[in-house]
Amino acid sequence: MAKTAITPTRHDDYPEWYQQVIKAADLAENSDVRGCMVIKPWGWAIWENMQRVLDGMFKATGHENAYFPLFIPLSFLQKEADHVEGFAKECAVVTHHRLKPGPDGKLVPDPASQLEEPLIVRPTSETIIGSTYARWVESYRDLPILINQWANVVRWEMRTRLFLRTTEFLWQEGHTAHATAEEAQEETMRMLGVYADFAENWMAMPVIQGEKTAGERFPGAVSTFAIEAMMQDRKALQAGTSHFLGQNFSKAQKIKFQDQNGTEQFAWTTSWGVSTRLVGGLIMTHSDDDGLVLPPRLAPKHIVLLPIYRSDDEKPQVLAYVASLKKELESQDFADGKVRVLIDDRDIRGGEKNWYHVKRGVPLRAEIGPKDIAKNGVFLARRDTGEKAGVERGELVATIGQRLTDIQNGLFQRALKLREENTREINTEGEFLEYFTPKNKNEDKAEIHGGFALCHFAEGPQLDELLKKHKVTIRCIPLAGAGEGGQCFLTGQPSAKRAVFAKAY
RNA sequence: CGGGGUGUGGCUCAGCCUGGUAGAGCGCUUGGUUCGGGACCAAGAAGUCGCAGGUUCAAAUCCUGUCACCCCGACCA
Repeated sequence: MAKTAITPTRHDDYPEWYQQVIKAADLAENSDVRGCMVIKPWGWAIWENMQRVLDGMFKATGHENAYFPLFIPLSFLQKEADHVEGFAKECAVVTHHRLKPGPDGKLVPDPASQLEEPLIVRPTSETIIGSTYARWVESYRDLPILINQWANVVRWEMRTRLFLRTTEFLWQEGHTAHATAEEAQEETMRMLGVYADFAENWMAMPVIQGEKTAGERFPGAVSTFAIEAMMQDRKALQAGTSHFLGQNFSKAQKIKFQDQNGTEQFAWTTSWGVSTRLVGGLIMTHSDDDGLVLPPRLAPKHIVLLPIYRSDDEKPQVLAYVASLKKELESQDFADGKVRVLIDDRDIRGGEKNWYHVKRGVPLRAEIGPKDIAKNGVFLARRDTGEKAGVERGELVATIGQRLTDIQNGLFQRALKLREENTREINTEGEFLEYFTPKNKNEDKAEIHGGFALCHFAEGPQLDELLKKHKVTIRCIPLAGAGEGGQCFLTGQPSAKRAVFAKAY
């Protein structure tokens, strides 16, 4: 039977498939507020797992959590020139603090309540946190400051997509201040490494760590680093960024300290963040035409037990068996905790119930009915490969951790293979155009083509124009690999290293 | 902000051209037969047709205005 749970398939219409997976897995939905989503319990549970693991990693690298205001005085944004330019066009602005009935009875802002200085809803918190740090820092002994905050931010984007780009989104933003440039640069790279570690070992999403080119840099940063992942439509997703801000923000916000010689110095700062976009990346990396596929280490539930009984006589026996199995499985270790088990004994049809969990991406499903109990076992199905087999109870309990690890590793390898098969070096404009041009132009919705191209390049108007025309972007200059010198594929100018070029989200 | 489109039960939509007072599928409720991979039959509940005007004996349908949302472009984690 060729029927898939998700219509359309990835092949037929990837963007629509993505939306349908989210709907089928009940992760999130559009809200009554334009561009803002409601994250539903199953989606939130995934984000919670991400938060918990990342938070542990931040603390293990010496950071503490704190919280700063949602609102930022408008003037703060202006203190860093590049920063303003980057964010001014997408700011939500608060101008009043009171409403009153207007001429037609509808509530309108009360003119008498206009704020002297408008507030913006934070699009990112460098400025407000920087100005706070300025008060905290006097001596080199006050440094470094290593703080992270979990927060929501607002960027008024023109077009939104669930998880990938929403007007309001949830993220963490780390903000650190250091006495030396070297220390701040080390911090920048350390956190990039933490993100890569998380992406690969928890999300099972292979990433390329690299530096952004000048054109793609965070507004106000000296250098920006990112992890880039390939989705199943071979487009790139920027999954996390880490910025070395130099002294740009410390000068703007006056974060000054006296060094050991009594000389006044500006601090060196960094910032780094990942967002709920990671959930989108997770979906697009692993899911298939039957819905969500979750890497076990982040799955809210590792295994769902599905009791099967025909009559009320069989019910107590089956439920008792399932309950005791749940207990045994939950005593087993996996990843950073125990095995997470769900019993689904809702009174709905077996087939429907099964599909429900397929679509939600639960790594393992175990059907347990009288026949299985007679053999003291379960009928086990693997979400990622679709394999099904009878498994003896004791064996299941003993191997559950290993089975989940196998799934986790299998997902990573599958994703890595896709990326490797769709990454190639490109040296001429002709090859470049061939690679990134859709073959069947009438159906660009269904089009999946190209991938990652590794090209020598020289930034300039000629390259900008080509990239803009074909909607290709420079993702990053990979850190890994020695990188032999060469010539720009377009202009022939000398180039030190290849960069990853791709269409992107 | 430009260009295109759509607003009709919870969801997806038909009906509009050629006005006559609202339909289908899915979902939901109830009953029955089923039940180891998305069941079937029957009976029900549920809509002031986005909003405001206008034309008309009569408006979901025609006209004007307005609001909202969607798609394409510029922006972007």
